[in-house]
Amino acid sequence: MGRQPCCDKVGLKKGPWTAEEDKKLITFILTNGQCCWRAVPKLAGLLRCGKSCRLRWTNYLRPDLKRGLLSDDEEQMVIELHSQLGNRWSKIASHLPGRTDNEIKNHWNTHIKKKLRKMGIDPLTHKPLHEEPCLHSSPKVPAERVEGKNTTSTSATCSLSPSSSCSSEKTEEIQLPRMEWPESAYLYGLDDLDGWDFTSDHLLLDSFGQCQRAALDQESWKFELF
DNA sequence: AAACATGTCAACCGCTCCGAG
DNA sequence: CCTCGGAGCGGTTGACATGTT
Repeated sequence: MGRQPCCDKVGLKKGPWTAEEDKKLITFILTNGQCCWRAVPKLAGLLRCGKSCRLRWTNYLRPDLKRGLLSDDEEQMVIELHSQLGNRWSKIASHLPGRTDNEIKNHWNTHIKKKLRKMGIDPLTHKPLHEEPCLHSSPKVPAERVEGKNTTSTSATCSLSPSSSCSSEKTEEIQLPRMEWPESAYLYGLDDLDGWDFTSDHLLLDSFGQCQRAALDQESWKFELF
């Protein structure tokens, strides 16, 4: 029967978002919260499809996003998580507050892959690229080791740190810091927006312990709205 | 300075997942 | 159960930026 497209594309705008569109979307979401994405463009007065709006919001406009390159720690965590989860970018992103799946995916493809290859590590398997006997070999990540099934497993991880380029230590379970997504108001429907104080640091810093000032400065126009 | 190559990343496409009926 | 439709995810594209010749 064929699925209907997420939206009828007739008359819908594509391509880069303008500042005006961003403003409309931010204003709408901050006023009404994230409801049915399909309805958002219409209600917000945007000639975009709902998917596009959701993507723009989650990947770029959300106030809690960090911008800029991933830190070494974040990169390390991405590698470890990738060795466990594979290309499950959204799962990986959920361990890195302020980072989006898209951002991590891009960073993986453009930076980390190269680094690992340079180090002779296959970014897909996290095993050495060549067959030379290597202390750093890691057991292949079983396909079924996806979320909920990765509780106990042996796993070796490769590190980008200079001292330990590749660790083959058997680990009972990779111990990652419990870093859940912050319980930001927007995740719960922005019902209480009036109470938000976007101009102060407390929201961002309290939630994540991460400094968001750079982002605020970079895109100050965005936050003038708040 | 111009032309070309390479890198980066925002955004799109199409698929799967999942909840409602 | 099954079907339908919306949301979300991952792969890919393409425009722009930056580096190299």
